[in-house]
Amino acid sequence: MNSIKDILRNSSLRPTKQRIMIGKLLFNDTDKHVTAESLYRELKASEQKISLATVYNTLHDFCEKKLLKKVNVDAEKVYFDTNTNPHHHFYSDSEKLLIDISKDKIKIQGLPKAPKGKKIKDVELIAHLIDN
Amino acid sequence: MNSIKDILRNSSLRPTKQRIMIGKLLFNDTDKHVTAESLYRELKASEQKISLATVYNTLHDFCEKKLLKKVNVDAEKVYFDTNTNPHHHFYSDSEKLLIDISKDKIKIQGLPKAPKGKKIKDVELIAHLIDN
DNA sequence: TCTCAGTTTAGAATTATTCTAATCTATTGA
DNA sequence: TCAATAGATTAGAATAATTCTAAACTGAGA
Repeated sequence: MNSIKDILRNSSLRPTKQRIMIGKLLFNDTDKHVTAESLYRELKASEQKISLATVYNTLHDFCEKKLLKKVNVDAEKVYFDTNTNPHHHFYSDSEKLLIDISKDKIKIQGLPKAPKGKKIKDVELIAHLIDN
Repeated sequence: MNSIKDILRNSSLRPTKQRIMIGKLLFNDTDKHVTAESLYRELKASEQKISLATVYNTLHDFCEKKLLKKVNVDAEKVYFDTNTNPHHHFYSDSEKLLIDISKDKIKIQGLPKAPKGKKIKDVELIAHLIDN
């Protein structure tokens, strides 16, 4: 009845020690935004032994299996979002903080047709915030 | 009558050799999208001596002075866009290519109010393309 | 249970970016 | 005009982010 193991198996990822550690941190909570570095710190804080490279590998594996969604806000950092539904984001640069905006709230009109031979896979909208 | 020098001086940037080299590549053409690396290669190809660090510094200086616009499409690369008008982008992942979409074409409705104490500085929309 | 062909991990390597000491330059005042 | 100086600029060195790859592990089949 370990649901993290089930999640992994359903995505044909072997339920290894490392993936379970990471899965617990990500999927027992809802709508979390992490970076490889932040997750690595969280793991180290709870005395779990894992390498940063494995954290990167695992996050990318999870993305490939659609368990996570990659968000590029800022060059310095890639975020991984446990909310994989299509949605958009606010981003506070000063706090380095992402906030989800549910997609059905937002209507985008007038998007041109994709160039010949291409189609639109996905529209990503980021509203950058400043303090006022 | 060197307009690059004028551009620089108008932005209170000293018209140094390095900035003029870069300015020529960027502003004599229209609507160019470059990365630090691509620009550095272009400079080296034309036998110009400059360091990659200077290219980075200069691109960031130009951004601060609103001569360029930073676009974060992909974690691996930051693009700099000579079109500084508010606008959006198509991005072809396979070709690593940015295409401008003029802002007045697009209407975004339903954007929630910014959280307390913040306001929206800027909305960035990237439509990711795939081959079909 | 044992083998072996993937799969996974994590140290090492690489790549992207930033830092900072040395250099350069514009301005001021003699 | 020229020297001094404060601040701006450059680029080598350092750091940070990410990927690569060889070794370790694991699970399916015999």
